Amino acid sequence: MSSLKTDRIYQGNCVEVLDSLPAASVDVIFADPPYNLQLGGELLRPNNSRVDGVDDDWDRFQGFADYDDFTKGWLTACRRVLKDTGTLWVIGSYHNIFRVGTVLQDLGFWVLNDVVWRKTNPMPNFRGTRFTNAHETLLWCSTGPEARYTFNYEAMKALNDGLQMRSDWSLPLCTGPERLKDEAGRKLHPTQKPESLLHRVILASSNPGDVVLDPFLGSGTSAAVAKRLCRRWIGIEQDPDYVAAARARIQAVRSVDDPALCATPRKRAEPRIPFGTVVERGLLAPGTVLSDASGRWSARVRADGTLISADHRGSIHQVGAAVQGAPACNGWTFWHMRVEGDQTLVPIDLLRQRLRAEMTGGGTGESEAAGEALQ
Amino acid sequence: MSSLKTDRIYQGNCVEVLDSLPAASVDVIFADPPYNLQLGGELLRPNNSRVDGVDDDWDRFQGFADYDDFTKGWLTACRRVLKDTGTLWVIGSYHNIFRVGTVLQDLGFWVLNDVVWRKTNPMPNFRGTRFTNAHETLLWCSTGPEARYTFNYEAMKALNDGLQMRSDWSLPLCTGPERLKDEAGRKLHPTQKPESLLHRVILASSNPGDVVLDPFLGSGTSAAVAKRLCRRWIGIEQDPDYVAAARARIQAVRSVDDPALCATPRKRAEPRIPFGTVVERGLLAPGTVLSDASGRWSARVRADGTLISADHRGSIHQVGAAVQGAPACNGWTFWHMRVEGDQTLVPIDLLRQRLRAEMTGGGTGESEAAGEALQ
DNA sequence: TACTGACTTGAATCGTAAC
DNA sequence: GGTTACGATTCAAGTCAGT
Repeated sequence: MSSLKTDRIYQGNCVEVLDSLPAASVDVIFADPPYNLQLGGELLRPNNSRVDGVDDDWDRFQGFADYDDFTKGWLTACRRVLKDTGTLWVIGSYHNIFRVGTVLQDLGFWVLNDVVWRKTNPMPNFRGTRFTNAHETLLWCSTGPEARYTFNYEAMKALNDGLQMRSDWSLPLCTGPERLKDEAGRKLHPTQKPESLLHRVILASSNPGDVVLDPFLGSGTSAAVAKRLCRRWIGIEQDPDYVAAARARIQAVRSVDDPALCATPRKRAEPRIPFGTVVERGLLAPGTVLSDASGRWSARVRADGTLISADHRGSIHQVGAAVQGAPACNGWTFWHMRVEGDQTLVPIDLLRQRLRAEMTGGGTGESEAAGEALQ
Repeated sequence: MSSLKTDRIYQGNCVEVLDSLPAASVDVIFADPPYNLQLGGELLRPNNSRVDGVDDDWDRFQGFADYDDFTKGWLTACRRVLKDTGTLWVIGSYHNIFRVGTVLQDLGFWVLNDVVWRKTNPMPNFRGTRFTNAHETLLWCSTGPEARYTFNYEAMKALNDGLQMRSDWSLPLCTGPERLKDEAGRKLHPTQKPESLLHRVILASSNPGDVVLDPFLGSGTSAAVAKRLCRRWIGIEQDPDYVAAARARIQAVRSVDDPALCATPRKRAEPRIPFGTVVERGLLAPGTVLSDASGRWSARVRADGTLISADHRGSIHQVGAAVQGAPACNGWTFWHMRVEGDQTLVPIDLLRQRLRAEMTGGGTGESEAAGEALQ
């Protein structure tokens, strides 16, 4: 059996590359396969601008049977390289996710959760013909009903401010500076996923040093996040342009300097923001040093949204209380960060306020949000 | 062909009952089928206990294959009784929804949306082994890619405080007084759905007087809500105890006294008014100059109800599109006229509203007043 | 510098009555 | 049944120019 080479992109057909890798050598597979969209003609917005739909060659299939064969092929190859203790994630929409789920189950994979990525800023339905398609679905599977697997329950609970992480995740689309652009300033890849999504996926189901494989690497989001979180990674991608862009992107990523920070603790009226969300959304990098206003105590940020100080570990509130020897502490106002190019310390509550502003800015499109706005 | 009898529960096997009903007679089907592997004896072979199976792979395959057959059976029967313009809803979880979705698509149903029911109060995952399973999935399908169907867009938008209704719905579980109890105070049915969920389903996809059928009626939620919303209804249920409980429950429901309160009028359904009628009726004199809201473009009204601008001639829509160089244009809202004794520009749509108010007799008073103000 | 407003964009299965 | 023409339809974020 050959040894596995990690931290590299293989250019080529994913089944062929997978078949060339040693069996049972990968801990987590994250797959974002073509969705088999079946778009009609062009679609115009009410302002007559054209919607840039996905019409790439890689998303053309003859029909469901063709797509099922394709799915069976790459899932079978994935199963071989996956350790018995490994897990598999697949993301998709209603166009393909039922096909994928059925094939998965037929191949013996065991669904642990279906997770809903609830988009905070989806594209509307311009013609008023259906419900706004505002989510995508991730399937998370083990290799069988009896298989052991990695689930960092405490990390997920901490990331959700002490409440169990649910099967629905509200996260924004990948836009702004995070979105890779080509020389002409157009989006490089039509379906680039947000890093916050992969942050949660990888943190939940792997440990530092584990191997994360992506058979449809695309713009390289999964590998970039895996590298930052001190996991080993393997990407497979057919398109040379995507490979080149992903290589450059991943190259620029710095791993969190201490892997321990990447492994694995409420207010009422206002929407509660877990501190983990601040980290996940990239407003504060794991490893960042926080201190209190006087600079007497300090602690470092971990990827799951907990803090670690010289003697204590836990939520921003727990560590804040512990270092002071106090019974309780509001970590949001106790802990401060240093502003770039400035010596002043500002409370991390500013970051929470920024996220709250986003949430309440225009409503989330659900009546629940409307209810909150009334309070 | 026999005529359809509505507003009643049929006790029996759902496929047999469905096969006894006339074809193409139902507008909406809502189905809450068994969630796989916990089915009655007729679906699992007696010697194939899932837990103690001799061969896991074989057992699992048999389990899914049987479930797929079961699904194919009732969905085929549903397709026959459903009108071509009808739609089908199925609710499920990750245990069965991929099987259902695949069978649906293979039978030619066309998925319009997958809707996520996000539970505001889900049961936690007590063992901390997975994400809290906090949602269920509904599939909404038409009978084919070209089929027309009912979607009350405006009603859904109104229900969501003026924003398009999204594909994720946050609603609480059925608890409290709404939950049916037996004599001993235990819950009568293990999976009773909340009425709020059915309210949204039925309001979205049917009109007063339409026939709503539920092949797995259970505690009768769908029929109860259908009756309240002035729809006709049909329920099919095998278990005599559930039938009795559902009959009593539905009997106690009072329909909304005015069916008009259970429908939101569609803009598309309003009577079409040719622009020529506006001229013909003297609401706008030939030769009148119209302009867009900004005053950038202008055109003159001809006696035949067409417009003529410097370079273009045709309908209000055609000239509006042509002057802008746009692919399409709604002339009613694009073109404006000057109000006498005032410098403000108002859209000519006001004139159409005035004619429509005349046609419907009383009108709302609002549009009539608006029309009078123009004189 | 901060704010405003116009413009752009995102995995999209996106119309239908009348002739 | 095919063709024509009406005329209905968008939310959250990010970017950028102008004040």
